[in-house]
Amino acid sequence: MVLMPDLSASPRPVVTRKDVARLAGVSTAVVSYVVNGGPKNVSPATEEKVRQAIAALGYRPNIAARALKVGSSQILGMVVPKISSPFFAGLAKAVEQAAEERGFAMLLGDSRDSLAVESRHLRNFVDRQVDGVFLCSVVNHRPDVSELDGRGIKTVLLNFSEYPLPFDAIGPEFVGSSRQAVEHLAGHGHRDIALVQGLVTGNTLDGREQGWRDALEGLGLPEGRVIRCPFDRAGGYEAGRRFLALPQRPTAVFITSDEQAVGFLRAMHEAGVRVPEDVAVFSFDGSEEAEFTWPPLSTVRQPVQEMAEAAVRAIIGSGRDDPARIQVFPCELVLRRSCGCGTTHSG
Amino acid sequence: MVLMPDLSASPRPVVTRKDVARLAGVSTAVVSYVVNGGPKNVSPATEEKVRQAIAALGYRPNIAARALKVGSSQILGMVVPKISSPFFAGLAKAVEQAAEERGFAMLLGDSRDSLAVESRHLRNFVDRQVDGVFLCSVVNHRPDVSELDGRGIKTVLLNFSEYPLPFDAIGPEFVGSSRQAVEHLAGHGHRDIALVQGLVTGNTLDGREQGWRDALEGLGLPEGRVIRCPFDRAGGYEAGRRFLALPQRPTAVFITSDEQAVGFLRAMHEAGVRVPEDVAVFSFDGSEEAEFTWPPLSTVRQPVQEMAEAAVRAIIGSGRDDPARIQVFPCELVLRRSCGCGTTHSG
DNA sequence: ACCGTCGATCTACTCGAGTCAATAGATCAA
DNA sequence: TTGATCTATTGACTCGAGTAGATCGACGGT
Repeated sequence: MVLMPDLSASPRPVVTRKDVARLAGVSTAVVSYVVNGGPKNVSPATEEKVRQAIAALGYRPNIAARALKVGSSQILGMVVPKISSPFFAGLAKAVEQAAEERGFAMLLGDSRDSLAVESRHLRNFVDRQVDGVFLCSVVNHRPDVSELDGRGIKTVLLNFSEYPLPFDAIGPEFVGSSRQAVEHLAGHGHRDIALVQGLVTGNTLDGREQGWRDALEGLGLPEGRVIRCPFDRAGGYEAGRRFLALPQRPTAVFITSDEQAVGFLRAMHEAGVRVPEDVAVFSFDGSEEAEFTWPPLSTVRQPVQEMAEAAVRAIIGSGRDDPARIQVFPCELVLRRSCGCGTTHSG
Repeated sequence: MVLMPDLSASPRPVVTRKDVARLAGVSTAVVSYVVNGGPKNVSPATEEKVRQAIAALGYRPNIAARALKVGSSQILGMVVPKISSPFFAGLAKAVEQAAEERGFAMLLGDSRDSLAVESRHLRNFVDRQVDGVFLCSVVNHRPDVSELDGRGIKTVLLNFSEYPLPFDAIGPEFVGSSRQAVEHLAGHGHRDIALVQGLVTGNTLDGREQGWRDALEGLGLPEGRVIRCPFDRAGGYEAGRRFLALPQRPTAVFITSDEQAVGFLRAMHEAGVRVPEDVAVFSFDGSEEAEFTWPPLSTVRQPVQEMAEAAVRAIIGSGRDDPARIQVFPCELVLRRSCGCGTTHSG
């Protein structure tokens, strides 16, 4: 008979509440009271003894046991369509940091733009008793939140949905800031401003497209052309190729994400079309990546830190029955070379 | 008296093992046996009844309870220095996917290049009973694994450390593939090839630097110049500026990451120095980003998928006492424009 | 001295699932 | 028919922590 490796030696907390209680000469209940600051009082003297015992033994409460009893795992879950997108990476980083500061850990699920994978992640999160979920759903699809609502799990949507959902929603002010970006392009003298729009399902207009239309209309400019493509670099590249083939090529573009803009820029370089001299570009997101392209991208910066903070607060610092709120965050125009700013001499 | 929102209604599994047992007319033990396929047999007839009850009620085991009893939470933890780096984002994505396919969820911790934050994450992971940890430590520092080893938590290092640690290590073949990249540059006729090297603490040479040296020496080329800078875009940009100021500027550079190369490229554009005509560039990582720069980056592609698969296998499919192994993965040269390949006509 | 009050502390039950020891039935040999 | 053997099933205990309800003492008022 072959000896198998001993898998049964499961890793368990070396020291439990009981050990602390024994060392401090108190019952296990007081240890709990001290650790949680309640629900009953403990005399200062006893508290001190317990704290010393905790320190001496290096006791740390078993969160799984706590999760079993009270249903709180001190874990939050986040689902993003694609973590390798610079925008979502930045957002995930900010959310993780805000959560960590409050003692929460974060489960990350990459849904790869698939509703099915997204649902699987949500299911897994629920099974693990997460205390809350940040959901960047596949844009404007109706997320499968059946797992969430029944369980009363606090959820924050990090993109707006056209569907009414019983959750908080947090996002940038798409319409107004896109409008400003387009108006800025017009300020450089452009009258034919195209839109490279990421693919969005659903019936309502994407806020960025809305803002672009509003700007053109408000300025009395002729209707602009729209190129639709996926929300990634390859999509932006394709859009760039199609842009180049346009009759009477527009002199400026507003692009719905930095990632797409990177692909678009590559298409311009490849064709020897100069940015911003031949085509001015303004994009959306304000990710790190936009600062180091050539030329550097003028972009609408989403206040990622602030949004992440608000998202975590919405989950942690609120009662279960607070009404769902929508929080819209103003964005900032970051002006760099690609829109035509600061172009006294070009490389 | 004001009515407070009912916070006590903690989210609990709607349906437990007991409900299933009752509906199927069996004891709770058999339900466990069916769900886990053991440790005792169940007659086919009973098994069928139980399965039907499970399906009818939509029962899903409470993982927190399972974690309490057997110490397995079906959760893995991953720590990266910076999730917004395209390389780590890609790696995290691949690991997450491999884990998800096996029913595991992944906690993500961003250590922001800080050993202290890294330790905090590890602590949090241990507290949550993770089944394993993927650690991309702050390069070559001695990670604080005191939390891990005592607990017997399976760990995989996703960068090599010069310190002997009792864990599996997985990484790319730095030395050999870097050497190939530099040899490729030499193949384009370059004799003065510089190195832009990310900052690394510790006493041993980074594998990429080693490979660069080996190549120069092997080819009988004169000693090359080294520019050291942080592992990010801004670092690469700074390195580029310093590179431009070099007397008798080298005609080629090997750069230790795509991210740095992006910054380096920006510095070249800004100064009107053409790549690859004036300076040829080869970088390391093979992240998505490298494909859409201008010019597109020739880079050493790390087999991220394969490494992620191996990492997950190393944790899940192995006994606790398997000896620590080191797995080195061969890389592939991705030839694009920046090194001088395919330059018949330039933009 | 006696009773009531109040704060501190302890005992004991609970959460949901894993699993061992005991038990109930079925099968077979003598 | 009796016992031995084996399999399917069950009851009961366990993991670690939260907390209600019981208990204990000290103190104050009479």
